[in-house]
Amino acid sequence: MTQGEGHILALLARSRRASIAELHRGLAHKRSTLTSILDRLTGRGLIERAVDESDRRTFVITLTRKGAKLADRIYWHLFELERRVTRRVSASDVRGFAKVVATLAAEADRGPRPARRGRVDKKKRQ
Amino acid sequence: MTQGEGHILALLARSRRASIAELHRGLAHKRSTLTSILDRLTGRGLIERAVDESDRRTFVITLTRKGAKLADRIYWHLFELERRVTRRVSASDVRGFAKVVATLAAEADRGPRPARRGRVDKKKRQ
DNA sequence: AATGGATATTACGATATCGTAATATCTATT
DNA sequence: AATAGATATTACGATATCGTAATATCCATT
Repeated sequence: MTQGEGHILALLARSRRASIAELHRGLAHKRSTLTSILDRLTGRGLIERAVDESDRRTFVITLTRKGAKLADRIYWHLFELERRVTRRVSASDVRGFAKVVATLAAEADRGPRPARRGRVDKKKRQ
Repeated sequence: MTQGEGHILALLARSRRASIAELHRGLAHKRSTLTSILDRLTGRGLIERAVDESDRRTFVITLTRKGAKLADRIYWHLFELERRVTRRVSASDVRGFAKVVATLAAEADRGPRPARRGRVDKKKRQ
C-alpha cells in the first residue's frame, strides 16, 4: 500500500463515489500517476470504474465492498492521528499551521518572484 | 532536478562537507535512494565523493565549484520562499506550524496507539 | 589476533511516479 | 452536420524511489 493508494482510498471513504478529476484535486500527484494507482486498486478488487452516462468522457469510481472496508480502516487511522495531534496542540497552533501551509502553497505556486538574473523559465504545471 | 537532488544540494550549500549519514538525516528518503541521488549528482559533476580517512566506512561529500554555484542558487531560492511566507504570517503562526509538524511527526512515528482489533504489525523503519 | 556485533554504504531487482503524446467525448459556433 | 476548441482520461517509455541482501570497516571483548 503506497501513500498515493491510501490517499485515494481515504478520499473515497468519504465520498464513496467520485470522478477521476475530483480525486485528482485531492492528490499531490500527476494525473498519469493517478491512473496507475487506480489500475492497481482495480486489480486488487478494491475499486471499480464505470463510465458516467451523463458525460461519457469521465469515469465514476466506486469502492467495492472489500475496498470500502479497507478505506474505512484507513480513514479511521488518519482521523485517529489527527485526534492525537489536536489533543497535544492548541487550536491556535492548528490555525497557524493551516495558515502557513496555505501561504506556502500560494507562494510556491507563484514561482520565483523578483526577476533574478538569468531566465525565469515559468514551467507549465498541469 | 528532482526534489531529492535539490534537497541534498541545499543541505550541502550550508555544510559544504558532509557524510552520507548526515545528509540522510535531513532527507525524507530511504538510504538507498540517497545513493542514487548522489550517483546522479556525481555524474553531473556537481559533487565529489572521497573516503574519510578517519573512518574508512564513510565517504565525505563535497561540492564541486559548479555544484556550489547551483547549490547556492537553490538555497537562495528556498530562503527567499521562506522570507516571502514569513512576511505574510505572524510569528505565532510559524510557531504553531512548527509545533503541529513536530507533534505530527512524533505521533506518526509511534504508530497506531490503542490496540485495535487485528494484529498491530509494528513495521521496522530504517 | 580472532570473534562478534554494530555501523556505513552500495548493488540490484521490483515498483511507483513522471511527462508527453494519443484518443475519445463534449460544447459551441458556423 | 461539420469544424474547432476544450475537457477527461489513458498509453507508454523514461526516470526515481524502495526494500533487501551483500560488502567493508570499525570497535569491544576475549
